[in-house]
Amino acid sequence: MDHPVTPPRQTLTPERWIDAATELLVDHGIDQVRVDVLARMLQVTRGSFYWHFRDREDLLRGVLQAWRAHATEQLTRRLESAHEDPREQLRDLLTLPRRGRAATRAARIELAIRAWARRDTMARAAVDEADSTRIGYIAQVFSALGFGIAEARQRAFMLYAQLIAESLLADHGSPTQRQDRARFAERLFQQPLS
Amino acid sequence: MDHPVTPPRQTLTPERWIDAATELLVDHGIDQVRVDVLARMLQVTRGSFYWHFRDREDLLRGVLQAWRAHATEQLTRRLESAHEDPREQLRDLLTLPRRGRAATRAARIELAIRAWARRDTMARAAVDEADSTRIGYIAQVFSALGFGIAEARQRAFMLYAQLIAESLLADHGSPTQRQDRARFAERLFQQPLS
DNA sequence: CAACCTCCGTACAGTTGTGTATGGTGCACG
DNA sequence: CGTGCACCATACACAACTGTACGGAGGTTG
Repeated sequence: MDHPVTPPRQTLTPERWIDAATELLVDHGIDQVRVDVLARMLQVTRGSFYWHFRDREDLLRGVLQAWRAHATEQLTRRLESAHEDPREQLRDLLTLPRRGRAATRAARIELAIRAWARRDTMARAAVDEADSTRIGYIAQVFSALGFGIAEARQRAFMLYAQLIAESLLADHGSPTQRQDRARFAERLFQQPLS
Repeated sequence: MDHPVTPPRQTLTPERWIDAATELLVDHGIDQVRVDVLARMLQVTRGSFYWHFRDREDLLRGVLQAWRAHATEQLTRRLESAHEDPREQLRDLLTLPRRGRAATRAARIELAIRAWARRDTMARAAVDEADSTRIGYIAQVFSALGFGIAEARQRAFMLYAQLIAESLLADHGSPTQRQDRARFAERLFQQPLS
């Protein structure tokens, strides 16, 4: 019973709604993610929406779920290349905010979800989970650099904080300044305490 | 039919409205700062609001203005004690997130405004100004510690990023862990590069 | 004490958003 | 070829929020 592959079929999918909702979330915040606005964006009426989703909150769950899937996928991809030189992985992490439009967009999505998480339990749970697993990964890198487990976690938190803040204070400084900052941070984070 | 109401009938001030609006902003985001909700909070009707303010945006300007005043006041207070030992000032900065409820509340307000600033020009201007002046101040501290002007600014940005992220990732780790992080950061930020 | 002025209540009009009920259209399938 | 289902349009009821017009109580002042 193979389904018709829905070729150039113009019918919408839940993913289309979720993508549009994510775009609205990034640009105008979670409160502006509204059904009628999305319908106008997708050139349909709200009747379509209430066929694909039970209600507005159902859509928001989908947005969060899509982000979680994307975030964990990014992390597992990173874990698979854990055989590399830890120094290389550090540099890789710190240049991450400046790697193409995809990374920039992902950062903006994450900021919007983080703002959302400040007053939504569901969103906060997702963000907390992502934070923990990522910091755990970064701590592994510092462990591979020879730091003890406690210090590795402290450095990991600081590096992660640096990444978050770098995207939050996005338009701060010229590109060369930001690159200098990354290089400086790379050296400082590897620096042992005297 | 005289109503025996009119309890402690105290006339409201714009500041009362602004405080209530700030509270709403922190807990539910800028879009939920609405006139009728505020009126219910203050036990009056919206007729009072439209006497004190021209419209809703007028109130939001007031919220932002109040925050700017508070932020610059905090900074100037800090600048007045610039004669202290720079090491002491560093420690002072890093323990700032854990100094009482007032600091915590200020941090939450700032996060809410920062989320607001992502889609409001007026708010963004205020946040950018605060960021610049604060980073400038922190850079002065690192200069006093003997670092060159370029490196002082880089370290200042990193320290500031640390402060921002610490409040953003607020509930991360136990109090003792957070204190350890602060102590660790204090040493690392003073550490010269080999 | 009466004529204010300040501050708030009341009433109205208009807009915008949600969710539901129901009808309509194209494409699969027997 | 028409029957059924997936997908969307239309229409309605309802709630929430904004801003304006105006009226009223209370304290203040000449």
